[in-house]
Amino acid sequence: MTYHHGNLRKELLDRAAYVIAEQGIEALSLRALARDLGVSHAAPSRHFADKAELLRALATVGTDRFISYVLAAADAAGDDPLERYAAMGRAFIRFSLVFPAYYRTLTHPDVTAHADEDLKAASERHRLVIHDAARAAQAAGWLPDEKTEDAVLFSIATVRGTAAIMNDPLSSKTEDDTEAQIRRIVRLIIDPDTLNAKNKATRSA
Amino acid sequence: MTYHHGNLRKELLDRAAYVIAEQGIEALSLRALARDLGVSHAAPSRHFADKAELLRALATVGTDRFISYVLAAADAAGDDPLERYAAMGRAFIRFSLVFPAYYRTLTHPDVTAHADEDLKAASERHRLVIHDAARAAQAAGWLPDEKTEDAVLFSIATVRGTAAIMNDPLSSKTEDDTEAQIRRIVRLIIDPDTLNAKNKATRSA
DNA sequence: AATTGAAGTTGTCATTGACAACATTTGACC
DNA sequence: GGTCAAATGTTGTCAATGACAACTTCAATT
Repeated sequence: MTYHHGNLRKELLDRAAYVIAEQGIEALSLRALARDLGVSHAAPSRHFADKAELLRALATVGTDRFISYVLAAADAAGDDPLERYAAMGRAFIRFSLVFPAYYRTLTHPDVTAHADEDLKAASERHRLVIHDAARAAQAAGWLPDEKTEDAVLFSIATVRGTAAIMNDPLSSKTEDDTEAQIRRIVRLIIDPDTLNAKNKATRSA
Repeated sequence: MTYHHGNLRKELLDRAAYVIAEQGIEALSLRALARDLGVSHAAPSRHFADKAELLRALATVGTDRFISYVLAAADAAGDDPLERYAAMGRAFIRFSLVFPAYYRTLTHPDVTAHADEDLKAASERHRLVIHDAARAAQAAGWLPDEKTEDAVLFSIATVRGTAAIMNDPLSSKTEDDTEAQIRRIVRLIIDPDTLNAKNKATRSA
């Protein structure tokens, strides 16, 4: 038994993400995690002061992945600011389905209620990415009459709520074509009808 | 020491709601609940098979309160279907702030993932209330071109996401005038542009 | 009055998170 | 190369918790 595992912190985070995705965040136990990695029950405490700190670390990692995922979707959508913003909205929702562990962690009361500096910083980075894209979209005609703050809150609320519904067995109608549903909802945010004639023409072209 | 408490089930639910509102849902413990009510540690098991069942019962009660709260707001808004729907949206968001315990319970993974028949039935009642109001709003001109299912998903997602953000210390900007913020967001769902003559003309053209 | 089932009690167990005290490894410094 | 301090892992222990079993009391029906 190697005394030094060498990479325990990262492996704990990875294994935790796996367990949460497979069995839900309620099933996560530090001791079980330690057992899974063949390490003593107190080993995790060397890397995370308590369980909440592990969850916060996971949320921080998740936020950065979130940012990468959303930015990649924007870049894949091309240069048009409205198309980019719509693509980011779709990616936002999709993220919760692709990485359920991060989604669960990011919406866990223990995490959001007691964020540490790392998580707050990551969260701020995330906020900036969305705001910048929203500003560009507004300049291109999206909800041009609205305060940017309200427009951002509105769109984030919608995609976040959609993600919540789709991750909620009670509400989700388990639509066969989830992706099409996502597109339709995001279309209602970036509503072509609220755009000026120029954009309308561009879209119907 | 009265052997028969007489009203334990209801008192457990009330106390649980109080504790969740005060200290968060993670702090809820069956044994502490029993202590608070001056009852033995196993007494709750006579009324709830396990902790999750108590949470589900709380969610069921909460759903019914939710329905009452939202319907009352609609009735206070008068007869116009669009005004009623907007009022329901605002009430939807406000509910999460007024009854945090129910909100937490209704979004708890343990509850949504393992709903029992009672909760499913309550959830279905809730769905019907929203759908009926949405249908009426559509008939009155709200997103008239959209499939009702999509229009409902869109509006529920937005109010639900707004509630999530406002209950999330990481995201909420702790706006001084929450109520005004709620109104502005709901206005973006029930877009005034879809109401005024100019846009109506554009749409029907 | 007897009985029966609902409701509450005591006792116990395994699991868990947290903590303390100890052991080993690593790497920096001489 | 040797020494030492810090990082990392280990064993041992504790209190709290949820769950369960076995026993007790109460109330309602007959």
